[in-house]
Amino acid sequence: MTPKRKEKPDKSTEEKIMEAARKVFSNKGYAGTRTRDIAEEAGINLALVNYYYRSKDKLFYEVMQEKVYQLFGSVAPILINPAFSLETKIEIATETYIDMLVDNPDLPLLVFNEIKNHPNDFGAKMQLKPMLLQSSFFTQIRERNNKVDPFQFLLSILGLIVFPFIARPVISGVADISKNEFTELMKERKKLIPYWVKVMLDS
Amino acid sequence: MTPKRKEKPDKSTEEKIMEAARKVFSNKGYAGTRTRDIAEEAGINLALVNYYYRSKDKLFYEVMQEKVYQLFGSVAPILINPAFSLETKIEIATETYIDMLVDNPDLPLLVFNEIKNHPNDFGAKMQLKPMLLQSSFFTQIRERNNKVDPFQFLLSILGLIVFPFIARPVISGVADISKNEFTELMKERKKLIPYWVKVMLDS
DNA sequence: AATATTTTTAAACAACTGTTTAAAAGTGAT
DNA sequence: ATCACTTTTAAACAGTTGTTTAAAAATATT
Repeated sequence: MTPKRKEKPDKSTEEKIMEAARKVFSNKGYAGTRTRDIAEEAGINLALVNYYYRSKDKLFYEVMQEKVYQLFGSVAPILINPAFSLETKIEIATETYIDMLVDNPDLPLLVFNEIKNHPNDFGAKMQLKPMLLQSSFFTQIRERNNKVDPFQFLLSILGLIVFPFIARPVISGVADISKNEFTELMKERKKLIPYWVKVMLDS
Repeated sequence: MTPKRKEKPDKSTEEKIMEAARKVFSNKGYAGTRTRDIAEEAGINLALVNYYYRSKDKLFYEVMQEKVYQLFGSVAPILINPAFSLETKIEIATETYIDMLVDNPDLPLLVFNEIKNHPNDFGAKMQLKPMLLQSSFFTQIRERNNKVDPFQFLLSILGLIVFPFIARPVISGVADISKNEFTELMKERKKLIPYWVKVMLDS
């Protein structure tokens, strides 16, 4: 009864389920999502979710693999790349990250929340600490200003970039800012943040 | 059958449930929490949860009222207070906020996530935008540096302070930093952030 | 066309979840 | 001690949830 997938039997419905899962899991999180929500969103029969993905857990795990990579995989290469100067790193990383987050504003809240709820499940297992310490990003910071702790600095840049997207539901509700206004604010930050970050570095 | 609470009948169990609810909801969120979890954590019979709080919804709402106030009510008064200079505001707010977050590291992730999942439920309804615009915090920023958008500035300070606590599950997992090490990093930030923020203001 | 294989469907299952019930136990007033 | 009332308990209820089943439909193979 399990689908034998020697080739690609019917990519269409399998992908429909995957897309629906991405959407519903992003909106409601793991615990808040019912397999029936996914089936409905995909416009397919409930049993097909289990037919193609075995279980809600497995499907969620596959979605999260993507999401975690999307959140961390897009900036890390830029910061690690020794070909970029420190300032170039900051400019490109900020621009890239904000562009990605404008397209996926729910991504950080989803990933941070689900990693908290399922620790050890989505961690890239690898020892990232030594990699970080030896990265060109860290060495370039130390060269530029040895009073600055590179890790604190990294946390700060990420906070400047990512936090507004996490707080977005509150920002919209409390300061009643429309979706477009929010996007405009974030685009402004593509120039603001590198500017401020450089000032922080030279202090 | 509903508890008549002319006086305080038995504050003990009612408070036991409340404390358990705070803990379990904070750990697992609304959708991930079962009323049986709360009863077990409180060490009381399952039916007592409904006896004292009517429903899971009502109990959750009461917990969230507290949590939202804890997250926003602690800093807002400082930033609004016209008696404090801009620099004093920043120093005290940072210190106060980080101290509170060290004691309640799960608070921001819980509140932002649940507000996203239940919009309009916990919003303070009031029009905060005009209040913000006329606050002494905003006017002081404009006086000090009229090139800086006060709202972008506020978002940035909050990001610097709050983001590490939201990313904590990832920081602990990826960079394998212990709970104590994390707390030490956050305490360092009580001096780092006001310093950096002032530099940003004078740029 | 006949057969085998894969995909889809409606229905059902068993476990779980929030809530209620009715009786028992506890508490305080008279 | 009796009575009225509150609190606690074990059990049950009704609806939900992830998953499975067996048959039907669709597709591919010969």
